[in-house]
Amino acid sequence: MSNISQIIDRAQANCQANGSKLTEKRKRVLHALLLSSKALSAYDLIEQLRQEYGESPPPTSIYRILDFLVQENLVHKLNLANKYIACSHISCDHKHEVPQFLICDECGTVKEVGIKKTMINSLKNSVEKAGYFLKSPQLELPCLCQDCANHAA
Amino acid sequence: MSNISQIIDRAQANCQANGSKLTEKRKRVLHALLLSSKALSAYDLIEQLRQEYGESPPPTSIYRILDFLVQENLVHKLNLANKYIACSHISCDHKHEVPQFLICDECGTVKEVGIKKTMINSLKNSVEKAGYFLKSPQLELPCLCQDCANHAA
DNA sequence: TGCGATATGTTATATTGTTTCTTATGTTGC
DNA sequence: GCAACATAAGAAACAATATAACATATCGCA
Repeated sequence: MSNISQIIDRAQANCQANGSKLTEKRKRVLHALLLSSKALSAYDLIEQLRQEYGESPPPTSIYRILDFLVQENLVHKLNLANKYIACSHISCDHKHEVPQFLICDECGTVKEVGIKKTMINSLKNSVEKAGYFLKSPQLELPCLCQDCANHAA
Repeated sequence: MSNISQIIDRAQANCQANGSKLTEKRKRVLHALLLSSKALSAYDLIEQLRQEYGESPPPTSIYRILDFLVQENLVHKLNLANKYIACSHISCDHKHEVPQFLICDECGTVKEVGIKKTMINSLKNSVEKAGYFLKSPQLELPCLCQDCANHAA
């Protein structure tokens, strides 16, 4: 597990390789996401940055920065919750599998996992049998994490 | 394919069997959803009802009614889009499989399909291997429908 | 009739997301 | 260095979505 500043360095290098730049503001957003075990909303991030740096970036900026980070594959958007998490493979060298997200409905923690390709394929087939086409095989699964499941029991 | 008023009669009977009531206002919402091939948001519904009956129910009421209809299993909530669709099996006699939704990203149409139980189970296993538990096996899959896929091509 | 439960309405407000326009910062070529 | 351009970020206003707190209506029934 790399530490956060290493991950950010790596992210910066990735951007450079793509001809884009990880500016200071963008770094701050990525940093906040890396620190969090939960997915954060745009307004969660505004609040985080306000606490951390004493100034509240306007929503417009946050949304733009998030779009950028998603484009650069540094951050994933969870459409189920309209929240964002840092990609957990920024500093991996290998190509990643399509990410799948397990979202705890109780506490909001998110786990990013890979799921067998055969599985995705058979899902894809089921969908196509119905006359549709999977646009993104990124699943977002409503779950309970171990802790919350235990507390509930 | 039953026609709409038959479906509504059936929905009413289902409610009665559960000791709840499908009131006039609730019927109107269900009716609007049954007429639509797309998922509708709460505010879409307000607009529909305004056009149809000349009065705009307040958001509070709509949200309450939608909660009720979801509870009674007459309507499904699509968390991916924060929209609602009528269940396509209201007037079936058999127990349904867990519904899976194919949502066209382009035009917003939604198809409700069943997916093989073995599939769901193997998904469930993958999730549990990661230490999480599937809360609801209701998947919402971002897709393209046939029409939109064709137009794009 | 009148009580209690359920359903709906009113008002206000909180939360989330977007549009339009402006300002800052940085890069490039001269 | 500096003019010209491109990219990034901020400001202000607003639009869209969702909820909270409280008031009223409607229905079944003792």
